[in-house]
Amino acid sequence: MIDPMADPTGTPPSLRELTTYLLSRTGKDARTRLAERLAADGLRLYHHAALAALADLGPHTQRELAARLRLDPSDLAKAADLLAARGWIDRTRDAADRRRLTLTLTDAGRARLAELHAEARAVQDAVLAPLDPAERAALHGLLLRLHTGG
Amino acid sequence: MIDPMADPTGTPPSLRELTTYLLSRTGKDARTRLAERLAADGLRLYHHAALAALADLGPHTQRELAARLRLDPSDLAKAADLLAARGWIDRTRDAADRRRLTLTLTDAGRARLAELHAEARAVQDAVLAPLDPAERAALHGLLLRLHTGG
DNA sequence: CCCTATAGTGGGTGCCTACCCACTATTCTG
DNA sequence: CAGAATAGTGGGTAGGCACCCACTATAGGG
Repeated sequence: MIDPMADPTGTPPSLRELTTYLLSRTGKDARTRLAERLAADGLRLYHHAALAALADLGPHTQRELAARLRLDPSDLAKAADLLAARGWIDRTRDAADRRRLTLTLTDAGRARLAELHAEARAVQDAVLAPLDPAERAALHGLLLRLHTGG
Repeated sequence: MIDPMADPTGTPPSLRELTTYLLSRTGKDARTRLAERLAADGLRLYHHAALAALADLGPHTQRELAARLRLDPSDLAKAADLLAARGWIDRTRDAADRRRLTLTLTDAGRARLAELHAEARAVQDAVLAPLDPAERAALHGLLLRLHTGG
């Protein structure tokens, strides 16, 4: 019989030895923390991602953006509704192909994106608090290899 | 206008620069891969976690196990139903406190757990494929610090 | 011009997670 | 021993996510 007071919330050692377990748990923690902040403004993580994509890579059609963010085109349309309603993106009908809607970041969108990035950095600082700058850089490099290579 | 063929699924650079973004994305990938494998047998990740906790740390009451795995006691009861139905755990009424049910891993449960660990390792090998053993160890150490320190 | 394909959209489904409450059985406290 | 607290359980709820279909509008190929 274990002592419930010793470590009532401790992770089983055999799970703690799985890198993928730690990866999914810490990742979920980070995700949840940011999601909670964004939820205060009715936003989801993919709204942030959409604004970031438009800022980094320029205007996209909805289908392009959906493909980039790995979202269903139908779901992205709903996300774009919100972003347009808040004045953060312009949705303009493509003159050459009138089926297409081109999404462009507005100045207001760029400003809001800067705030969202600041929130993301705040969460990141909290999550990575146990690591010093060199360790953070090492972690980032390793994760980047997993992200692009896997 | 971007060229849709250049990198239609590429992550926006400003997100790729966020360690927490990479953490949550790679973590979710790992989680999803294992979850899919377990789902083939009607299992969820917490079934694996429950068996691992019982194997590593000995018998628990349901409430202890729920606290350890951060699950709602009511949800853990349902999970325990399944594990008991498959013969992987014994649920015995505590003689001293007849409200309590003590969960104990059976031999069959231990055998199934070994299989589940093998599946988890297979997923891990796939996810960590881009890294060499030293890098994997470094990643594990860093994540462990985040997990225990955060 | 007809037929097929594509872009966007509205509406819906199913799964998972995380809750939460009510209820019974049992134990503990004063 | 009466009342409060606790363990487990059955049932329900709500949000997020991923997906899917039907439909309209538009474009492109033969």
